[in-house]
Amino acid sequence: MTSSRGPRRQKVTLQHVADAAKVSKATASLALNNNPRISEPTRQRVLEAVEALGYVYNRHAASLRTQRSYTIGLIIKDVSNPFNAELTSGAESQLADHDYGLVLATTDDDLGKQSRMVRTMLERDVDGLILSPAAHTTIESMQRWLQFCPLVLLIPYYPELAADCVGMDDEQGTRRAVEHLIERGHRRIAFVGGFAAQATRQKRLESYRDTLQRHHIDYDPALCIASPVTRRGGYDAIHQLLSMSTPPSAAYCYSDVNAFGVMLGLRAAGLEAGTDFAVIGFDDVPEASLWHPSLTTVSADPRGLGEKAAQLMLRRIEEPDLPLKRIIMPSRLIERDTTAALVKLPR
Amino acid sequence: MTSSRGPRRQKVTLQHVADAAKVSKATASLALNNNPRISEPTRQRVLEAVEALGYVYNRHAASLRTQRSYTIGLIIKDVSNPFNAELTSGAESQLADHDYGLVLATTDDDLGKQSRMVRTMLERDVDGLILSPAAHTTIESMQRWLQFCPLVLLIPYYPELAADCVGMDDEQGTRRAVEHLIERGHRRIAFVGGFAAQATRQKRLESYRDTLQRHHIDYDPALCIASPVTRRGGYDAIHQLLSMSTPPSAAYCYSDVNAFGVMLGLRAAGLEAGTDFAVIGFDDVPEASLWHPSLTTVSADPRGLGEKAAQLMLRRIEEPDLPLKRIIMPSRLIERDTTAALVKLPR
DNA sequence: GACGGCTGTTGAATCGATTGACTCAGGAGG
DNA sequence: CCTCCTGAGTCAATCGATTCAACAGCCGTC
Repeated sequence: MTSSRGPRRQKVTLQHVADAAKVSKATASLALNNNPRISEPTRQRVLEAVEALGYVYNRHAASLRTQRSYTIGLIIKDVSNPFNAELTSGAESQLADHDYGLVLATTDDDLGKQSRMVRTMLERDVDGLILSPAAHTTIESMQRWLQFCPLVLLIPYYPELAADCVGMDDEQGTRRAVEHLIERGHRRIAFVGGFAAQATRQKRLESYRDTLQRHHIDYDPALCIASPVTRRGGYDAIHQLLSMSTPPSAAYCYSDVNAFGVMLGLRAAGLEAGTDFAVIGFDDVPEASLWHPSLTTVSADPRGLGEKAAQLMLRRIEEPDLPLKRIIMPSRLIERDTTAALVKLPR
Repeated sequence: MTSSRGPRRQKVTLQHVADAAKVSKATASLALNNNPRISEPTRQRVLEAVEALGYVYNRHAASLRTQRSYTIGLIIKDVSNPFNAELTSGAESQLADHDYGLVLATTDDDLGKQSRMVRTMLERDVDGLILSPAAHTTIESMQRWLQFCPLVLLIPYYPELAADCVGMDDEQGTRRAVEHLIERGHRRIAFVGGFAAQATRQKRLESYRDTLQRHHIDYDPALCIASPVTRRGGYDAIHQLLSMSTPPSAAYCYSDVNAFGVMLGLRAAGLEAGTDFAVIGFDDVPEASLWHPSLTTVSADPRGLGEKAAQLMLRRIEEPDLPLKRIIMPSRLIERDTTAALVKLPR
């Protein structure tokens, strides 16, 4: 046994099937597509021939002719992030249910890689592209892609672009989170994680400011720390915050992983989340409920998001001229232990 | 703005490029493929035409002719499991680096869905298939698939099959884990999680028995609990184990998620992992280091596994007649808090 | 000036399925 | 008897790129 190559059988084509069934290639094709012009006995003969010869349909050949590949491209920043893994899973299962294939590509949030990946998708003639745009992606480039195939965006903040989209309700989720902290007595509330270029973060930051304002609390830019969306980012941020002359008593984090970093940083500083300092995350990844103490967070249903995105895409392909749809998925606050205590008033 | 469909531009083909560059279609094709027979000035004219017209290469058309799709299929059970997400990420980045596309499909560990997914992959004429076979997958079916394209298996336990494969060193990882427990004084060591049909589990169970034997400890089947690979599975298993007349003092778990379940179950029973009972997992998912207490586990480098699988596939495509390669990735024990204490001798 | 050897380019067949136009046999209607 | 229709199939063009064989110049040689 020296090679993994089996006895590579030479390809069986529709012509062979047709010959075996003693019909023309055209008839064989029509029979396989359940065209009513083909009589039942003939169709059966064709199906038997398919079975007997082990015929495998060639979708490339068909795509060439029909201009439909039954393939959707999904471009995200990174699959290994659990949020995106769930999203991918949701999209994949939805597409598979409708006999569509999924081509996956990741960008590492890099514009250059993103445009290369979009290109290979277009070369593969995908019927649609579900995209979580990298930071700094321009409207113009997306406009260009839109000329080639429909686009579903995983961010709801491009009103200028004529594309369907689906995303979280960042505004409402943030408001709930911040109000929850305010109700518990907090006045100095930090905003931790993410980078300014991220549209989602901008939305949340805006909502954070609005909510503070509505409750007559001054916005302090020094409490807003940008950082990578990693545990390390949260860890470093809380370190910086705790060394301020008047440090915050609570942190609202851009993502659960940032929140985990904050919790680790608190512990390193001899503080415990929930009793000494309040922490709220965003996403509700599975670990959020399992940490000790468990993390209060805004739930984001990533799987549902992936499913919705796929559904939007299928709908668009089916009916290209339907009006645009921008779906905002509701978010809700999951109250757990990291916001259990009321604030200790310093007096 | 009523539709997401842009002004769908009509397709630019190689013929248009050729016309614009005032050469034949053949020349244009050769120029784009950097064929040395085409002179530099001509190549430049072609490239300019490509740029000017916004030409997009059509890989389907090319595949039809060349019988190479530059696409690899990846079939796993479930992307949302962090182990598989990491694996997928590794494979994807490796393939992207070599200009291959990745088609992803999941089986939910269901044989029927698996064969449907393999079929759509073959219809898409993938150049190779990376497969993590569902439970009960027969050698015969894989043999059949092997006639259509090369296969790389994500399980190293099919010596009968002429396919490359890559997997963890379950044998060594298990031995290290069990010996670690024995060194800490444990004599009754449970084996928790997974189902008998899983080849990987069989391997680990076998190694577990061998290791016990080598240390003159009797194997007790009552200590081996099969369960789903979920937290719930671990939770139920530990409950069952603790109710035995002579319960174990340690558990070696099939997977980290099972281990987390065990830890939750211990807590529910008023015990704490690490001090009252030792726990070891397998995989070293990110959460393992973050739980409290942190989980001792066997590290499995899923991303490396995905990368290796992709590399094996690319190698095979490049050189179909190379000898088979079966790679066993080394595993190592990550000692953390859940095995911190020495066993309390009951006397 | 006929011939051979290069270089660079092109014509045309090809990959495998789809599909609009067409054929053909048999029957209904006038 | 002729026309028209219908149902069941078939012909042949087509999708967009690849590639082999052929070919047109052009130069140098004998």
